[in-house]
Amino acid sequence: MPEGHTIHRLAREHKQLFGGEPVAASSPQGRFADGAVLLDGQPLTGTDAHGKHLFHRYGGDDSGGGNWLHVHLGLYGDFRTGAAPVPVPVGQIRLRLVGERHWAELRGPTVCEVITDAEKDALHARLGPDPLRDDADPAAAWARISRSRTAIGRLLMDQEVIAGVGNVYRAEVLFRHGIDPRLPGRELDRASWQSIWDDLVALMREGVRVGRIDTVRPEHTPEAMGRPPRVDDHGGEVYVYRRHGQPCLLCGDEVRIEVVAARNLYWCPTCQPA
DNA sequence: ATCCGATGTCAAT
DNA sequence: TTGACCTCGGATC
Repeated sequence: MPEGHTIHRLAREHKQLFGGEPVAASSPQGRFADGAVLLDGQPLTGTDAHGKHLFHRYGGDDSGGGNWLHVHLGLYGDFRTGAAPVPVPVGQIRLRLVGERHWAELRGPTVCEVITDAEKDALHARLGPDPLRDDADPAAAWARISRSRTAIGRLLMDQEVIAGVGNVYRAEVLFRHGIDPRLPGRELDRASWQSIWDDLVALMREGVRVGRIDTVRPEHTPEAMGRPPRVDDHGGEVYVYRRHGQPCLLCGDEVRIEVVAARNLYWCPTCQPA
């Protein structure tokens, strides 16, 4: 279940499992049959990630060329990998990759397509800075945020402003900095923005490392506070995400929920005052 | 067996 | 702002 850390983790894993090898590509489901033909038998020569977009390069070399596989998992997409032998296909498998020792299966992506270098460049140009990329320029995000009347809780979800942040990181980073999600971007001060960005870099790197989203500071963990550990689908410890109606871990006030741009937003009105 | 929700995005209104 | 889309798994009947 994908925010940016998941995608970067996949890019790293896929390079490790298939890099340099010829890969058999197929579409058991059939919806990516034409694309799979273009990739089938080509060596995986590189992987990349920007925000929630994943790329594999087949053929070509460091100077370019070849084809790029572009995948966006969307809300339900799922990439699974395993060691040989390849399992019998179950369910709707858009793309199956089989290397010498490993396989990967892609289900339910919003995007699965083959694109050129130029099309990939255009995609990068459209996306905002990604806290997980070395080439990220947080000033580009600040330029947008500092001029916008839009609420910061919305801006953080806008992939053209900042790439890779999803609903969990949005809610959690705002909580960690005590910022009301409804605060207009232009009313956020520069120091707060810098600390949010630095925090996202650290949180998301940790997310790539451990494969889940943990945002609770050591002094606030269930162990440290004598509470039972929290179990949730995303597998990590969080302050407010999906904790609406429950007491805030820090102040005890009730965590709020509100639908913003068709997504559930969670925050503590006391820790994140207007 | 059926319903519902989910860490996302886009087109249409 | 709303609905559509993609698919799976957990909750509910």
